Amino acid sequence: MAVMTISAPAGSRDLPHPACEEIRLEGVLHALSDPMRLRIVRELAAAGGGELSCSQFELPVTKSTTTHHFRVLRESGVIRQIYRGTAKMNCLRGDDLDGLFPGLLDALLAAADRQSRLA
Amino acid sequence: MAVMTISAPAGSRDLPHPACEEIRLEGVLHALSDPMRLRIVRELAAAGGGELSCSQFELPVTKSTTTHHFRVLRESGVIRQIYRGTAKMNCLRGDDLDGLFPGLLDALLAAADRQSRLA
DNA sequence: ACCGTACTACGACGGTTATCGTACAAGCCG
DNA sequence: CGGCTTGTACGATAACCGTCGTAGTACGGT
Repeated sequence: MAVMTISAPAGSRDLPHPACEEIRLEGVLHALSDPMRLRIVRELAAAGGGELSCSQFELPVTKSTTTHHFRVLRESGVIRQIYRGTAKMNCLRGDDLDGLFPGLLDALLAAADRQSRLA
Repeated sequence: MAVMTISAPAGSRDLPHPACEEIRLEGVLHALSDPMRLRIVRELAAAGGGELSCSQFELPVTKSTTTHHFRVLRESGVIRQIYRGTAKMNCLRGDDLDGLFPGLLDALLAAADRQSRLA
């Protein structure tokens, strides 16, 4: 333990996020191709860019699995996560994604909305 | 052998395609999250909706693997495949996808274009 | 009939993934 | 301090996926 990276000061609990230029379209699509993760992203979008803690999502899986999905979303560049006390807050990287792939996130969210409305 | 399904007349070699209402967004995203398949779809789009045979794609994988990827694309509803002689022709289901998820395919193709231009 | 081209089917192999359970750590609050 | 809430780490497991090779089918041309 106690091994820390350069950018992580002593007491911090910062999480690694990919820089914009490291975000790959394939990774984003893979992250969003899982029903549970797509659901998370939709709830996050419905929150209007606000922050939601992991525990506010009522997912039909265990906590370990939830942690896993949030990590996949973060590592693919879809969401940003920061600790706030004991809670871990999540928000969509809407601006970053829109800068990289203009219109894509909106199209994806619209597609997901439409599918959930008609199916 | 010689067992044939109801909808497949004797000499035909029709391939099963999902109906529009069976196409799932998650499936489309999963299909497109593989670099090889994304590449296929981009080439197909570049062909302007025309038909391309499987062998016209110069992919760095074996033929078996190519067959596999085309099947995933067909079964997820992204492409339509028909036999024409010994060749199997492929085309994007652009209209179907646009009817289901308006603007999504364009946004995805634009995103892939942009990524390949900048990376 | 034969051959060549185009594609498929099947089995195998190695890697990844989604899921769980248990045990643990970090922060808040009484 | 001690407990509560929140989330993590790790291992296990079963399923899935991308890839290959070999053997085979379907069609068209000579």
